[in-house]
Amino acid sequence: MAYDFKNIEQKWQEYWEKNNTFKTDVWDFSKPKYYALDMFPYPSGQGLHVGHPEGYTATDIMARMKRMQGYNVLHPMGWDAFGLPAEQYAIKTGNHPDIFTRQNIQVFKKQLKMLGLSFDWDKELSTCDPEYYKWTQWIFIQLYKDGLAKYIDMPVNWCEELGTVLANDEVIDGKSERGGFPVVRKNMKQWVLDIPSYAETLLENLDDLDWPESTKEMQRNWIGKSVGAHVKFKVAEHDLEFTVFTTRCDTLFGATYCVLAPEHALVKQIVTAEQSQIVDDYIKQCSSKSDLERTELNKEKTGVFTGAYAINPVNNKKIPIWIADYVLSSYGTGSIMAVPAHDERDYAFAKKFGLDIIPVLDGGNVENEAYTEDGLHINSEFLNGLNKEDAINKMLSWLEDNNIGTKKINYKLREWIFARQRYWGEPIPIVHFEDGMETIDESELPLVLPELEDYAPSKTGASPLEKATDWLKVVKDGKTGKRETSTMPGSAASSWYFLRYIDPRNDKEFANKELLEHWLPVDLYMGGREHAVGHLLYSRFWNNYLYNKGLVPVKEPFAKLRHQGMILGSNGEKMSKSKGNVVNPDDMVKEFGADSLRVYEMFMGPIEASKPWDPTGIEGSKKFLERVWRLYAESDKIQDVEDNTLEKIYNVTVKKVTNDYETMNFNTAISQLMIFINSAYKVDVLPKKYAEGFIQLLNPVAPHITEELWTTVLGHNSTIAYEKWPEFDDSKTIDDEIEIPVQCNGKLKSTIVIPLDADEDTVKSIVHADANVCNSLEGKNIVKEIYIKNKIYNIVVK
RNA sequence: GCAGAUGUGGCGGAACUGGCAGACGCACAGGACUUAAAAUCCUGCGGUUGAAUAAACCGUGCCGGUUCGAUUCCGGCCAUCUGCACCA
Repeated sequence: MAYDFKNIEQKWQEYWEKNNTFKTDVWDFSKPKYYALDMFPYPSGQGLHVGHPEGYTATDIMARMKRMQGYNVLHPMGWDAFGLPAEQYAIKTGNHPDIFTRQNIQVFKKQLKMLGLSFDWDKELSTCDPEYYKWTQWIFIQLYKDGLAKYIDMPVNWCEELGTVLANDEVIDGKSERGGFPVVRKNMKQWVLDIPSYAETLLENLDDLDWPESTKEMQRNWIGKSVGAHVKFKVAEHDLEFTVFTTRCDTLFGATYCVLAPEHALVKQIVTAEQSQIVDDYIKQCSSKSDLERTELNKEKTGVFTGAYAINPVNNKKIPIWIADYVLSSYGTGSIMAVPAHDERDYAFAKKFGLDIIPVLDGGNVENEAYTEDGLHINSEFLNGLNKEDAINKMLSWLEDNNIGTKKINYKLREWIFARQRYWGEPIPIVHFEDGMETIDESELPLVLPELEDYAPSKTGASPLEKATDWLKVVKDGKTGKRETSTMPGSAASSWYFLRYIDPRNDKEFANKELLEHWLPVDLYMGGREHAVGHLLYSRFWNNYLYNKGLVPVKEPFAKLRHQGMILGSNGEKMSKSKGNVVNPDDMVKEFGADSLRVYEMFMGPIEASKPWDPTGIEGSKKFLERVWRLYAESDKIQDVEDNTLEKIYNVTVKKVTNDYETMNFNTAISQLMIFINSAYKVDVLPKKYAEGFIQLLNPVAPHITEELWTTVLGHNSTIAYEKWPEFDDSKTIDDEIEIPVQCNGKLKSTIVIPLDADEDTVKSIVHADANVCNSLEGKNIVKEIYIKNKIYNIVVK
């Protein structure tokens, strides 16, 4: 009876579905809980790629092992279903994005089921379902009422081709993340969420999370905290002043000019008549530059003199005020004091325009370059001779005493632009009346997305929803209002879906509080690195907000996070259609079976590493499963007898595989499973208790073949999924005698067999009786002998 | 430029807390089985010298250090990948 993976896999997938094997009773608090979560996919028209099964198999292994270890496991899956591609497809074909999305979901779901993933499909959710986005809108209303959702006039990333604004993390090198279209800056009335007010919390909480260090570091950089000071500068011959942000207020004596961002409000008031034309031209030139051009041109600094002067508050010197686009209006105060002696950017600018350079730190030579290292202060009156830290403190108190400045913390993290001028997203539950705006009443939720004939965005920035005339108009208390026509960004729904899985059909609240108490936080969250700062920061923000409101029991939603590495083409390059190196998981399942695909993807290497696809590798994994099959189904080695031949290797295998699964080292776990099978092939008898234990260990990786062998060959009458996880006896994992290496001067000369935990004298006598050792010692003087218990014996000779 | 990560056979990778480098798999080679091939089972497989299953030397990106002993720790380089990028 050969290994017929097609029938076996189909049979067990039907069994699991029919018997609700993986359905989780979330109200069963009698067992400890384990919440294993995958980042839900965007159901694109392309279907799954081979990267999906990698992460999904990893969480599935954890979920399956934890079930056998007696945990109540929540392992859900759903759909991140709103988004641009569905809408663009709709525009192109004239189909409704909803229909397109539903079709894609069916394809995805079928593909996932073919992989044998143990999801509880009763918990399935789709973010474009009104029953779901009702609560996305509800959370938005809370954010609005708490002043965290705001409608403000601000410069935004405008993408004309897509007809919408984009968040900062959706813009890559001045182009849109989706489509690669140019993005320009433009002032618009915008919905934003005040994520900067959570900057400090989001930063502090990072320390305690079991997340990859690189991801935490990326979030820290994105939040971009910097501690410095605000310093006020008076404008000479005007009754005006402006504030700069600096991290080095101690270098104030070296400030020889100031720079305002071209957009700075003060520019028009201080510019002199003779500089007026040139300043106007420069501002115009800057505003027409796209982000891309600004990035490309960032090496050569540009700027113009306003004709006005500021007063340096420490020495009352007049210093010129320039405008330049190397100063960003969006960061700090949009104006700086320039210390060219000790800042490379200011130095380059000062050299180009012939501005003064005054060193205030000892060391370096400002004739050649800016000196950015530390040094004792010079040319700085009351700071002279001080180091950096002391000088900053002294200057800060001086500034505060004289009411000129104050300590200030700045963050790079900016407001989360929370509206898209697009159709396929959650309508924002706001109505604009002549005398102001209001949220809709919570009883009216969900505010359902209206049907439209034409979804196309407009180049002017008007949302497609402007065309839904009946839907737009709202009459309340005799007032006529108009609905907000922007929709929410894709990252809205994904910022809280992990909460909804816990209680997905609740129509009274977004999730039952008692259930949230029990199930949070997520114990393992698996997903791609590309979400390191977008989704993973936004969802932390929402969760922290809900926590502060007492609606969620934990500050941080994801206790442990891991990223699956990228699977590259067999040539080591990124998979892409144009390179013709794309591997389709469906084809792999058809040809080799889901179990082989799972085993191979877990065996390729560490889960977090990116690694190339080896077409012969999956064949090897299939051969391994066939080898297991032959041993169990086609040999008579399995016998219900006592036999200790495999005792040690079995106990070692249970120990190593259990530990490796726990630490997610799946590649080495599988290699140990292979070692066990190789050993079993070499003996005459495989005792049934070991045969059963091995099948359980293999089950999380290869669920179908193991279910089949468990029932047919091993004679059980129901699923293996909840059988108690095998145990090992640690004392059986080591022999009474062990082999250790003997070295001379660190070079291996021999190996000897010694009794476990033997004392040094015993070992020494064994070493000196060894022929190889004696040969090596011939004619040499022993300087020293070192024995590390049960590890190694080293002889130092001359 | 800044930050993080990585660098080990022909290839993917392994090595606990400083203790036999190369587990396991792929590829390759040889043998058994077969009329034959495939499949399967068994064996070998870092490099150089060597008839060798003797023996010696070299070997974890490069240079140096600490140590009886370094893939592992320290210092300095190089290369690749990822993210951020005029953030004052």
